[in-house]
Amino acid sequence: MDISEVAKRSGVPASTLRFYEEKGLIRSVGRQGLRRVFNGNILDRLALIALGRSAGFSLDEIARMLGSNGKPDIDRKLLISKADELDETINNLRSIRDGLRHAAVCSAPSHMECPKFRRLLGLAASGAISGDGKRKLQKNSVLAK
Amino acid sequence: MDISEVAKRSGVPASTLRFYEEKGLIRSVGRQGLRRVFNGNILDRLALIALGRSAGFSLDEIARMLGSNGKPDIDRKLLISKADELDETINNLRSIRDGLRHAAVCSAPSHMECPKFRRLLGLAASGAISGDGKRKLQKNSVLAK
DNA sequence: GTACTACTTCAAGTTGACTTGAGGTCAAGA
DNA sequence: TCTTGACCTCAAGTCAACTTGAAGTAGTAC
Repeated sequence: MDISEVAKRSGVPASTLRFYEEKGLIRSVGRQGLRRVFNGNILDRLALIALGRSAGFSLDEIARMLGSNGKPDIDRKLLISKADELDETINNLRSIRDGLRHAAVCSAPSHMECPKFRRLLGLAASGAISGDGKRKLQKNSVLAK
Repeated sequence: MDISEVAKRSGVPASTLRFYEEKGLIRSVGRQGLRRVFNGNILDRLALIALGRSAGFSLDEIARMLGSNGKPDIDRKLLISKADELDETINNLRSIRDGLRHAAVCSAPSHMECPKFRRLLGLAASGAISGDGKRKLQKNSVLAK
């Protein structure tokens, strides 16, 4: 497969494929002239990368997990701790979601007067104290359900 | 309150407060000499901003919602649609979490041979097709539970 | 009156994950 | 043979949300 075939089949732009190769996330099996040649494995590999990204791993983390060898050799402990992190994230998001939903229907004259909303605010404020710790996550990823 | 007082009480660095002011997210009530003076409301406002960030709103979106007036005038429809988005995100994260957890205990010789893991991969791959749509979310925000 | 400290402005730098652009190469079709 | 189009490399640009640094000022302590 050439790069555009991989791009078409995976949905990952060619520029991103080159970028991933440069980062060591993927490898081409060789060249035909200038052109990269990939084999079918690349699609699994890309799926694995997409999965990792969805789970909140950085590209560097993913590169470490997938290793330079062909097959992924994923550390099970790491998986579990990531799953635990996801649990925490999910809980955060659920309370925020509930707060939003409540705020949307709350009859208090202004959100600021609603006790539930103020409680949520208090939580958010205390959350703000913990400095860093931002993660990207994919929206609209077809993973839902 | 001066800026360092606000910083201490809110946990938001002074540089960030200046940045937020420049962006129109917050306002100081005046100056003493050069120095900004804030009143107590600022803490609510910052909590609101933190909440918005946790929910996945961008600073621009938050600025629009909070408006230039003092009190937040939040569009209830927008809240609901954000809550719906959060539901989707939560579902995504749950399936990923379950997949990770399964992969961690799965007895298949390699994850690549495990049907459940491969199914998850397939989902991730199809998710990768939807181009953009990344969001930051706060980790370790005290919001959990 | 001078030193110190905490503030000020403004511009530029940082991070992660890419994308874009300029300029070059190569195989195939007219 | 010449042109076209798809690929190539490498450097630079983009975006959001900040942070950092340099250079200046104002109020307080001695």
